[in-house]
Amino acid sequence: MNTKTRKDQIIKISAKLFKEKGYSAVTMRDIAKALDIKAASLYNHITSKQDILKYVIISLAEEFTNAMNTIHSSSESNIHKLHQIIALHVDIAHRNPYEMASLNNNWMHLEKDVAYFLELRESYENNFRNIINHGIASGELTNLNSEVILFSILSTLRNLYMWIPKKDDVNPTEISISLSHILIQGIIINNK
Amino acid sequence: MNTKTRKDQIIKISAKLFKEKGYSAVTMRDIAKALDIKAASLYNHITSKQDILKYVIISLAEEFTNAMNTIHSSSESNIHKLHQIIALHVDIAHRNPYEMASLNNNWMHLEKDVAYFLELRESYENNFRNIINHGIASGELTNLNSEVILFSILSTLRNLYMWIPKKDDVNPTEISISLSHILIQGIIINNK
DNA sequence: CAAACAAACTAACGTTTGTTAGTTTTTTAT
DNA sequence: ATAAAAAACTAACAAACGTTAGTTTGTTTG
Repeated sequence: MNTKTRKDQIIKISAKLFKEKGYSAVTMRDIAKALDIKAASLYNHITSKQDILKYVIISLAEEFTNAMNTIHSSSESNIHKLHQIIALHVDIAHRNPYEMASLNNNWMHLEKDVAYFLELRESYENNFRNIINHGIASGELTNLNSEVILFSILSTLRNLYMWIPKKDDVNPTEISISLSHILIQGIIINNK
Repeated sequence: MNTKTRKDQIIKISAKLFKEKGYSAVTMRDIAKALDIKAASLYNHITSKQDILKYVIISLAEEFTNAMNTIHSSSESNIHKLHQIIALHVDIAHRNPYEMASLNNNWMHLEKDVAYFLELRESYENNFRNIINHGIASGELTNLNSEVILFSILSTLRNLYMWIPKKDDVNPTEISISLSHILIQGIIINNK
């Protein structure tokens, strides 16, 4: 089968609506109407509204955490790891702009699964912090407040989804290069 | 009177709840319970739920736009203007962390007032863009994609509210200096 | 062709929602 | 002290919510 399942369609269109209005403001009837069916019909494919949110968020969060583990445990330089993290974010945001909105703004409505989500996020952030701290210790990065550096880069990367889909001629590789310049050049000790 | 009016209390506690769960997920009964009164009593002070959101968001948005106009029309260098913008964001986020969340994430629920909000935001962004473009033209800033520079700095500044309230010993001036280093040093042409 | 399955439907449910009306209590001002 | 104003209350509303039950329609498979 080359066509998507109905369940996939529901998750995809829901993510789009969640981005526009937020999880709580989107009703099951909104989702159904976007698919030109009745709300009750949705329940042949998913078990609840929260179930949809779970499908939107969790797999993405796992992708981030797994990729970060791989990057963190590699033997590259810390600067190179930062480049890889930026490329990772650009790639995922480019492929999943709608889902990224829920990952950022609607995770608190996961209820039962919020603890697992926070575990994933904490693991991700700890690895990120670790790379920055090692970069400072090794002299690759300037000795500025590492928490501010982490926050600054992470803020930019987490907001990529708001910006990437605007230009449809967007080239992820180009963006990744520009962003790396802007985000990293500023924290590399300049030896010119 | 040195104590706040009931209306101010409602707006303040609402902003706090809006930050935690989002505008749509917060009910009038939630707001009332946080003030230890009944939901109907709220209507002695405000005219609707949307009215509360309006009070939370619009005055802040106007403060940003007005301050940006002042900065933009000054005769300082473009680099200095960027420093001022960063200090502005740190100051406002430090004083209004809860309100900033609604400004970023709940503005689409302003309904009738959303057009006015978008006008304010567009004015703000255009001035910001202008400063960056002039900075590039005058040789103060590196000739990287100005949209990516704008997006990157703005993302960090807009997310300050998520991070500033965590440390209560926070010194706005120190944060402003650290941030300026990280955000600007990277886009200043380095003449060392 | 018929049985089995998938996916839509109608109708309705019990809650929760924002809000209004009317009343009582509390505070303020004369 | 009393009148006026402010701010709380109870009770209820119509609409919208997520979800369930039972049924019908359309497709796939032996």
